[in-house]
Amino acid sequence: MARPPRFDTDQLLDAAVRLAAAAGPAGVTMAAVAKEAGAPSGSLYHRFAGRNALLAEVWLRTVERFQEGYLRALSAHDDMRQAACAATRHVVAWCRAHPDEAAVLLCSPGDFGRADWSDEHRARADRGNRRLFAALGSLTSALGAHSAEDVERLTLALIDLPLSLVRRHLRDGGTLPGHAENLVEDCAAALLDTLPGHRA
Amino acid sequence: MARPPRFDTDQLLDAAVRLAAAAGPAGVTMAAVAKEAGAPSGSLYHRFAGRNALLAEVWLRTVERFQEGYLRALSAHDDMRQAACAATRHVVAWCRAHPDEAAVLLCSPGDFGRADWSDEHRARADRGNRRLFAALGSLTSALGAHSAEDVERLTLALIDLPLSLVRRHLRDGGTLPGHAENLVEDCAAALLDTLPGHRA
DNA sequence: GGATTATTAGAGAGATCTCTCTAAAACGGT
DNA sequence: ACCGTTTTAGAGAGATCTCTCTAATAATCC
Repeated sequence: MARPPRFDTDQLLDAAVRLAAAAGPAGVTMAAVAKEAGAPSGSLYHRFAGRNALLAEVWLRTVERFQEGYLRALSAHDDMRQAACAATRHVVAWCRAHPDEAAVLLCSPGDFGRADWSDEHRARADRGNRRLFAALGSLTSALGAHSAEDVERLTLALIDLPLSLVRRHLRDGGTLPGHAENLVEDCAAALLDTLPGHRA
Repeated sequence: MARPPRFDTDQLLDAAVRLAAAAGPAGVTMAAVAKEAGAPSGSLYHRFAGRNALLAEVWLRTVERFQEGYLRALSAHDDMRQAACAATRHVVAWCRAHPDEAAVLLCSPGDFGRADWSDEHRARADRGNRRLFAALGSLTSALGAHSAEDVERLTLALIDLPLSLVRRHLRDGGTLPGHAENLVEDCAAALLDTLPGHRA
């Protein structure tokens, strides 16, 4: 029917992710992505409505890939305590396996121009967040806690804490030490014990 | 002896911090800072060697202001456990009091172009970090822990964890809830108990 | 093989940014 | 009143970036 693409969407997004990891979101210019992918700028604008759309896709593809595995890890165990530990380990393991995408994940949507996104992109981001917080909310209940502050504690333990560790190590181009998974699991477990319905 | 300045260094840095908080480090262009401060670009280049130097000063002034209060809080108590709690509370309280500077603090030096800084600026950053880690290291010893992983746990509890909470709330323009200090103190205390020489 | 269609290819307009450079202005000291 | 110094003031060169637009290209379908 038509000429086959030489540069598909994922290929271009991969180039953008590499640039974001190397130079931050600001380094993701259309010119730089085209050069990194070896594609002409026309191909970029053929796939993406503009730089805002490209940045949104970079962010959303990364977050969705991360969340997919995260939610799977979270629901892989019947015991809630085990599920929580698996989730924290997943954060570290995923970042270790995908360092460039991890660098994106450590940013905020604002860094990728969220204010200038289309409604569709914003809705996609909201949908992912809702799915994640729904899972965390039900886990909170399963652990016997119910208040909004309890959800906050769980978010801190199962997402923010592991991401903090990753941030400290990947920043300035380092790599994650082998004990990172054990460390975050241990710390997360300690934080879970601060929830009202905890069992020592 | 000479014409008095209409725009001093702090005034220009304040404008840059406002821009960084509103649009991220990428929004801190020389043109934008000049406009925000109401100064001509010549005045900016009179004070700073270039954009890299300005970004370095924005980052360093912010981090040094933060660390000053942090170290004071850390050494204000004889009981190490109390000192640790005061430090975590300080992180949240300082960010609440200085939301624009907090937005800077939540970035990394890399976001402010660390790779392009002068040796002096890099040395200043290293000095601050050394001072902070020296304090954390001695606190680790005082708590009866000694390994590098123990320092890592303490860093996680006393710096990364409170900053994570701040990041989650200040991101997308929110404000810090009143219970934030209590929450981080409580969580940090739980993490301190995971150190080898802990007392329940 | 010719028509159709998605894609590549890149030139170029217009905007913005960094940084330099020159001239004027405002003060203190003598 | 004049001089030396610091600072303001902003014009402008050169680079870079976003985005548009046109033409060429390579596949499929009939």
